Parts: sequence; structure tokens; C-alpha cells
Amino acid sequence: MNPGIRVRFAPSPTGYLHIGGARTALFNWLFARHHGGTFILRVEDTDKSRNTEEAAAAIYDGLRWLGLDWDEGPHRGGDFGPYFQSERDEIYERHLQKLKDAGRTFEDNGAVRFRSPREHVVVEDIVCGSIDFDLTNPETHPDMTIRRPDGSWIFHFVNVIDDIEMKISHVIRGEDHLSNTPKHIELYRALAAEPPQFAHIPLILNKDGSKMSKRDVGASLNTYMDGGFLPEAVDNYLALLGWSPKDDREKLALDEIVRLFELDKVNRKNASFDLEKCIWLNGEYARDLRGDRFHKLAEEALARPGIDTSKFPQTYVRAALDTCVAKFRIFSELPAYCGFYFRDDFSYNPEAVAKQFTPENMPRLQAIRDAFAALEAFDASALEATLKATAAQLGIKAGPLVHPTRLAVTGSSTGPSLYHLLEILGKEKVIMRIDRALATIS
RNA sequence: GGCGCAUUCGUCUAGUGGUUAGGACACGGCCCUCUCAAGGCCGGUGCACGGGUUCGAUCCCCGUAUGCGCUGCCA
Repeated sequence: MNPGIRVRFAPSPTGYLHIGGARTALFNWLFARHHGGTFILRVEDTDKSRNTEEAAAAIYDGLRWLGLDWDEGPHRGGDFGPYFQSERDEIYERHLQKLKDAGRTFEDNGAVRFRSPREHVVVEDIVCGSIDFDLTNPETHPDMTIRRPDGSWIFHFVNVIDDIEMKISHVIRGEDHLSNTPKHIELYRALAAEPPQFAHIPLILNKDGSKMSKRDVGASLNTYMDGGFLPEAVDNYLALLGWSPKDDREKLALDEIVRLFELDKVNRKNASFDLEKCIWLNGEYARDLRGDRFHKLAEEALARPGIDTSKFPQTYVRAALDTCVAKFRIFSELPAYCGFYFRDDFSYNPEAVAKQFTPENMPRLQAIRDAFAALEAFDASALEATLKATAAQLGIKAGPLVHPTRLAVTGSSTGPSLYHLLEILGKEKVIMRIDRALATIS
């Protein structure tokens, strides 16, 4: 559709995918997909001391999880490779030679520096507008180093060379690079290359407005991958940080975002990451989940704290999980919500105990226990009818029966529908657990 | 320090030279209800400050403050 549009995500392999990097990748991907262009993944592994293999894998995993497929790059190939900077030495040498021949470099203690033309450089940025940088003063804008004495390359140089060689049409990156852009433009000009279009997107900050750094909670995509989030929710939330459909919609499917995404709708203000809102949005998606995908994600979430559902019959597991549909926001809430289905050794919530296991309620719990024990058909509707009949007999509302029963059987004051949960648990376990609660209290 | 960018409810955002400044998250109250969640209704909080320009500025200009970024032989 538009083969001239070529964008890239160029992370350095640090061992994890930063949430800000994930959004940069997302914006590049959205732009490419919207225009029918090409999304390229390039690994900026100029620092050879890092474990590139493993560290790069974290980036692939993160991008795949988010559903951001790349058209050129590692595992994918392409006509502009290699896609690792560590394998592009010859290319950099060639361009350095051009610069040397043109007299644009000089040596400084063994390092190679680029001699700035000392002019004003205007950056035309799609997001930030037109910005004039005064680079005439060498005191404030020293000539940049492009190669170290040991032969390794400096980011600014190889980044520009790669963008030229890979025919990148639009550089979409974090605003932290805005001040570096005029230097990059000097390099493009020195190499007689047309600079790409630039779009600097705002940064993601912590909730308190400080810069989100490596150590901050939530800075790594793994927090969300392992924390029970849905990729479509994280994509959606990330897209809303700095971009907006300009109407009141918040929940937008990825293909809808692709359809609407425009760089000139990106705002210039740094955004704080609001975990609560991300969790809320996740709940919006989680609520719609059913069937196989739901069961799979739920079982994975239960497995994390050590609840092994494989020891139970499939039908039991599914029926149990189905009572949890639409009842939680992130999957990590699930073990606490429905763990009682899979373990007998749960403890009773102390606050709920104080409120429900009262001297007044214990005879009532005994009464409902006996009524349940006498039941033939142990299904939700029979259980409900029995409970209500028992309440009527005792001259009380359903509440004083419901709450102590729930606590006795699940250990919690919250959970799935009581009658359904009792049915799934089965008569034997229900009676056993109520008896145990009765014994524990008295 | 120098340079750059930013500034609308606590947070994410919409918006306009004249609006009751809109939505969402979060928060509080009520309703519904077997709990929770969801849903429904109601509620409060915002245009950083000071000068201009203008009949009129949240919106345009200048300054101040604050925040963030860059200023590396990090990326």
C-alpha cells in the first residue's frame, strides 16, 4: 500500500523490554500498519559485553506478546540486514571513510570526532513542530565522538547510518532524543543523505511525575506479562498514553486503533503511567473472555502461586473457573478468588470470622448444614430453595445463612455465586467444610 | 549552568478567542443484589502564576515558576 513508509524500533538489549520502549514500538507499528508500510526491528547491540542472545530474546518475547510483528529483523530477515549492529561493522567503516575523505572528522586522543558545521539546525518534527537549534557555539555543543579508541561505535553515528542504509522514512522515538536530533541531521547532511521525517513522542513517567527508570515498579513489560494482564488491554492502554481518538472512547480494539492512528494526533505532554486505570481497562477485556482462552489463562494464573489444577477432572476445573467469568480485573486476582476450589487447607479471613462466626450465627450454620445434608439433588436451584426455606423456618432473611456458609466453605466473604459454588464443590466437601468450621469455632 | 520540550480535575485526556470547560480512571453516596464484580443514578475537585494583545482570554504573545529531557569515548 505504501512501500515508501519504513519505520524501525531499535532497542538496545538490556534484558527486558521497558514499558516506554514497548509504547515506542507500538507507535511505530501502528504507524506502519496504518499506512501499509514496513515495521523493522533492529537490535542496537553495540555494547558487546552484554549477553546479547538472552537479552534480545526478552525483546522478541515482549513484542510478540503485544502482537507487534515485525516485517524485517531478527528471525525474519529482509533486504537491509544484518539487523544487529554488532554485525554491521563494514557498513560503518565505509561511511566513516566517506566522512574522513570529506574532511569532516578529526582524531582526539585516539577517538574519532565529527566536526560540526556550526550552524543553526531546524528540526521539523511531526509531533513537536519546528524547532530551531543553535549549534554555532562549540563550548555548549562540542563536536560529537563517533568512534572510540578501541574501535567501537557511538550510538549517534551508527543509528544514523543504519537509518540511511535501511531507508527509514520516519523516525518515531522518545522525546529524550529530541535534543540529539540536530546533531543527527548534521550527520545526514555530511553524508549527503536526506534526513527522515521525525516524530518525537512524549515520555512515560511514574505516577508521581518522576522519570520511569529501570528499577521502578512496572517499568518492565514482564510485570504485565507475568502479572495477569491481557496483551490487548496493555496495547490499548499504551496507545492512550499520548494518543487519543479525539472522542470519548477508551476501549478500542487494536485494529480500530490501527485504522485511526495518526502521528499528528499524538500530544506533546509526558504522561504518568496509571496502573489503576490499566487494571480497569484490563478488566474491561477480561470480562469478555470465555472458553478455552479463558481457561488457559486462568489455569496459568493459578499455577503461579502453586495451585495445580491438573490434579482435578477437566470438567470440574472448567465448571469452577466458569463461575469466575467477569468477576475480576487481572488474572493475578484469581488465585485468591477461587483457590478454595482446589485446596482444602485455606484459612478463614479474620475480619469475616469476627463478623459472621458469631454465637448467634453458629446454630444457623448448623441448621443449614443439616438441611444441605438431607438434600438428594445437590444443584444450585435446589440449594437456593433449601437455603431460603431454612431461613423462613428460622424467621430470618437469607443473609445470616448465606454469609456464614460462604465463609465456612471458601474462607472468604467474597467469591463466586454461592449456590453455584456449592454445587460445583459437591455435597461431600460442602458438608465437610461446614463441619470443620463448626468445630473450629466452638 | 546552557539548550530544548511541556504545563486543562490526583491521573489519562477532549476542547474553544465568548462553553454550565466534556469524557474516563480513582474517590464518596445511593440503588440493584446471596458476597464480590458488573450495571444504574448522584457528587466534588481542573485551565500553574504574572503581565500584555483583545470588547472578551483556558485558548494568542512575553516573562516567571515547576517538571522532564539533552548537554558522554551510555543507548
